[in-house]
Amino acid sequence: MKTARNTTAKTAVLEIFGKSKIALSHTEIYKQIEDVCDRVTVYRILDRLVNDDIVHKIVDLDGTVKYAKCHHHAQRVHIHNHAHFSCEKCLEITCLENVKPSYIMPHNYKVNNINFTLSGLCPNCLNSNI
Amino acid sequence: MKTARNTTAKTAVLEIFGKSKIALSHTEIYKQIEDVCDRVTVYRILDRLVNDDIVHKIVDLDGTVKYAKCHHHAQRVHIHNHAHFSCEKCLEITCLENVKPSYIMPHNYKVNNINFTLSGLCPNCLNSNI
DNA sequence: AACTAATTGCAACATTGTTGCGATATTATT
DNA sequence: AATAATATCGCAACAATGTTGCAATTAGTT
Repeated sequence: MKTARNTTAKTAVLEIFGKSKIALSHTEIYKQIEDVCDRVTVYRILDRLVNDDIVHKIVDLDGTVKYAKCHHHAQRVHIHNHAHFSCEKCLEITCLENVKPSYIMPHNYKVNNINFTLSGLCPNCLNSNI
Repeated sequence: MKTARNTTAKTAVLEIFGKSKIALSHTEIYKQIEDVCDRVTVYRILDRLVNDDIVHKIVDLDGTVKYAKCHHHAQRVHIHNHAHFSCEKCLEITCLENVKPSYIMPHNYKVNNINFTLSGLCPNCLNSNI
């Protein structure tokens, strides 16, 4: 089995996630640590973090890919089926950990995963719009 | 105002959509008509079709962008807030026109649009899996 | 300190999408 | 049917994002 290592680059990425309340793109992360490591390294670190369930990957309505830290509740198995909100104005993506959609599927489909993304105006931009 | 024209390329693209029950990517469409027109032309036609509400754009869980013909019900204004199903095996995306999620949002968010994509096994692949 | 394997940097490549501009083709007009 | 106006196209060039191979480096272990 593989034993993950704590490298400078990985620590730097995790620190960024720790500080951010919103989801970040590869580019946004890389910009903050371009003197620490290579562009490719950031891609690889993100891949590993997603694989290790430390970070989850979110695809925006536009197709923009972002990443956010997972919030593990207790020791339970972590499921990513919560909703995400994508603000049309500031372009920030926020996890709505408590919003879970209910829906009725046709027969004969086996649902393994869901992606529920809402877009519009976040509380911040809604206020500044008045 | 602009008056849309019926060009050979546009007709070819529309014909492909007519025949397909699933959502198609730019690449999939272009492969079928690469002797008819340029790659860029396909991009532009898709853009226009989306703008004219003839086709809608779907972003997969992976970030794959696909397009599918809109089904207009009566003369009503067309809304794209239906669900999409993305099969993990055959990678096909199907519109679930009748699946609409219900959910409760926190206050202070203004929701303009939603994207609800489910992934798993489609009826076809579910059967062939037994 | 030496060893092993995870991780990195670099260079090169692939895919997807965009833009500018002169040429072409469609539609409406005469 | 010929003409005019302009929507659309082809091409070339570029940009952004992501991937891969491989040799060099480095973290964690013995």
